Amino acid sequence: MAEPRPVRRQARGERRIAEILDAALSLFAEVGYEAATTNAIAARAGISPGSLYQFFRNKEAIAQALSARLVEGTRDAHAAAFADRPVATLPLDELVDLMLDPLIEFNVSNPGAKSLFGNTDMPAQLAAATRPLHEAVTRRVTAVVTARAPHLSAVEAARTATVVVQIVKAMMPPIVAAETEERAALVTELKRAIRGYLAPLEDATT
Amino acid sequence: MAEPRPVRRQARGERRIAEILDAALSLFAEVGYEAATTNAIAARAGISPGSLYQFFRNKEAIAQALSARLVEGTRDAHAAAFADRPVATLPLDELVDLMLDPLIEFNVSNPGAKSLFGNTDMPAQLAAATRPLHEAVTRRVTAVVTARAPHLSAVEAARTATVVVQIVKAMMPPIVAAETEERAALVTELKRAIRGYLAPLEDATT
DNA sequence: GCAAGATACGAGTGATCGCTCGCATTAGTC
DNA sequence: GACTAATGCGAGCGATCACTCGTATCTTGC
Repeated sequence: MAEPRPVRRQARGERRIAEILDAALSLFAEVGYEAATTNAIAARAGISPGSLYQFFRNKEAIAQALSARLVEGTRDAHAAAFADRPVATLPLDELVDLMLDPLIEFNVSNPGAKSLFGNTDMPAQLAAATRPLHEAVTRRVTAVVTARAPHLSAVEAARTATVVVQIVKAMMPPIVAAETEERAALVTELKRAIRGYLAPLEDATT
Repeated sequence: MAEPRPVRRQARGERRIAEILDAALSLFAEVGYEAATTNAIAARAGISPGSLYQFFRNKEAIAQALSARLVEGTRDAHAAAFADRPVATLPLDELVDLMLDPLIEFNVSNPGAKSLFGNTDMPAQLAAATRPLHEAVTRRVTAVVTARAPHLSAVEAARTATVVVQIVKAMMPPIVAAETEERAALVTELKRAIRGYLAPLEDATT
């Protein structure tokens, strides 16, 4: 179980790694994880199979690194949205904008992301890699719900957050796939749906 | 391209086919389409690999037959719900119950169904097999939306239906996975979300 | 009861794919 | 410029898997 001796990456190597991940992401998005052969990934990255394995122990490591890259992007986009905002007192529609806009933007500019998350054709261990992200997002939403609807029990707040997250996740593929005009309309509808779901909870401060 | 000569199935054969489909569904649900080997499917069905190919031309044919079986079930469940009901005038909450309850029941009693639909690890041709179902459901929902909110344009009604279908689809996995008590709570939340989304459209009969 | 065909078997075949290995080339360090 | 390590190559190995084939056993129709 000896660690496989660290490697001092050169700038060239870092570039290669990025190229491999780009190639892998686009291939995964096109044909899925299983059908994407490592030789095809290497070919798309413009290198030989041997070179690919210079940088990744195996196929799963590629997916893991890719997953990490996307998780990081999503987390950053989401975290930035919440930084130093009075989430408890903001008008609901502004809050919804704040939560969704960065997420939507990230997914639109990374069209392959959705094809990695939520697909069951990858090793279980890998699917697990995205769970921390999912949990972190849900936790954050739970906190917001709790702050705005304090009369909810912890279980109820968590459930509410789950519903919100699921709805957002579900609308992402059509939003990403749509042309800009229809996309805007779908985003509007998504926000309306979220507001329609959350508004009654906040009014119920009897 | 000669048709591969029809076979006069015996009762035994029909039983075997059903057993194979059961085995395939559970395996697909556990490990995904690609990872489910045909030998493993045969083993789980209690037959030899050779026998499996007595009934199915190839692996994809198994998935296709399975898909057909599930599509039929879903369609029936959905169609039955709408039979001879005044969908245009029914109170919204009753309508939502009418639309969702049969679908939820079917998915709960066929836990593998969701793992087949909406997974991209199967041949494109196969994923296409579930599209007619998806379209049929969306069309039906569009019709209901149009009937209840006539002020919407065709495009708007279709968009609304898309959102409703996506939300329902998204909530199905958590609902299926949950224990009975939490499941009931999630169903309640789902219905609340749908009502919250649809209600404003109906009020807007200015 | 007998032929025809449906069902059953399971070792084996050909193709695919993840990954390796031996070796060549390039970049970094002194 | 010389030494070391990183990067690069691509033919091919070993394992896996969808599927076949020769053969044996049941079921059905007459």
